Amino acid sequence: MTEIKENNMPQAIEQFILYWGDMGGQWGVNRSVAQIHALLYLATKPMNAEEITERLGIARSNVSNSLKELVSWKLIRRVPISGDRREHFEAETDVMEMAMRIAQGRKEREIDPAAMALKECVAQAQGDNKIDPIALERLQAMEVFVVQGSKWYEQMLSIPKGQLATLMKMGDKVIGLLKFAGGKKAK
Amino acid sequence: MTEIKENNMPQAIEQFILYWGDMGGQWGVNRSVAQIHALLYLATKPMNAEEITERLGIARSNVSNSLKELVSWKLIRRVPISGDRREHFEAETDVMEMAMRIAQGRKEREIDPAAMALKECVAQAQGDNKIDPIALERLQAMEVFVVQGSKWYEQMLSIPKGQLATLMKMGDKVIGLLKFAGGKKAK
DNA sequence: TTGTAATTTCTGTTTTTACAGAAATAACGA
DNA sequence: TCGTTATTTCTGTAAAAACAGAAATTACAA
Repeated sequence: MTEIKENNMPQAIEQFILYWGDMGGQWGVNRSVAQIHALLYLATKPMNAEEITERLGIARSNVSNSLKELVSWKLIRRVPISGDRREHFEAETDVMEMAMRIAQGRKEREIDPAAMALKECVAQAQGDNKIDPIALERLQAMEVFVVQGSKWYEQMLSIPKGQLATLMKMGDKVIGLLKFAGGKKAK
Repeated sequence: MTEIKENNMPQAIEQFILYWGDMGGQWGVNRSVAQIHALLYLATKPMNAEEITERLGIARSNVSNSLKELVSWKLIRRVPISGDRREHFEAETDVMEMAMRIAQGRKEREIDPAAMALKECVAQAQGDNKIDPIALERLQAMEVFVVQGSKWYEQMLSIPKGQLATLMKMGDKVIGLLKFAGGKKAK
């Protein structure tokens, strides 16, 4: 973990930024991006790029690129400050909303292209009489699963935040309820 | 003993391995790991490390480490071949099972440590009277969400495969059924 | 316009990660 | 035991990603 420039921020915030930055690496984004996100998430007012640069001690250019990426994920947004021509940014602070945006981003970046590539593979495999039937079967199974998973994901993301939260709180209890509600509707 | 392995693998399989390997990078694993997984997923019989090395043209040591990682994800397993003292490997071929294993692995590697770190941050923040109440609130909101998300994830993974598949097929229709079954819940 | 502040893009450096090949270790048969 | 083969660990190198600082561009005020 890299250190952060001298400052008088509370330790907990410092920790959070460092940790979140580190965590970012595990997920798809780099440290700078994640640190800036953490900083803005806890900030009580919008910040401009210069402030972020100083606060985190990273290069201005780096901040610029990272902000662009965060905006593309819709995790932060530009907010105009009257009388100040510099661009200011603030983070989405609703965690559920945040999670959904991340999920949406990952779907687009990971799942969708996977589904497309698989489709091509299967198409090619089907026109190849040299291919082992078992391998073909597996390719198809994978494709079906990814396509279906993609649809499910999309549906989940279309559910209003509040209902999704309810659904999550219910956890595995949905199963029981579905049995009750759906009853005889097997298949 | 060095006849050149005729590499007239069907194009589709070749593609799949290359693509899957590439995709692995987006997810948490490197190319070699993902390629080996793809190869074993389509293989009709268990393979040993040497075969994999030749087939993919990567270093033996690399194969060894990658296999270890795949085993740790439980995406492949060692299978003894009688009369052959070399270790052979085969992949889990049930895609749903595979997805659940990956989900489980990611939870352990990403979500759980995040929850723990957040807990520390919040604890520290609570004992700091210098901290902005809004920032504290956000830290707490994040922690609650992550902990809850973690529980939900765990519950989902405890659901039998078949039921989970049903649940996925239902998609957002669960919402409607839940309203019917459980009545509405006023916030 | 022209000057200045803000931002982005470009280029080279540093850091990190993936990987190959060698060396070491372990497993097993004789 | 020893010799052979399979496997892992170690070490250096290559490739990729993150990043800083400079240069270029853009936006705007006067």
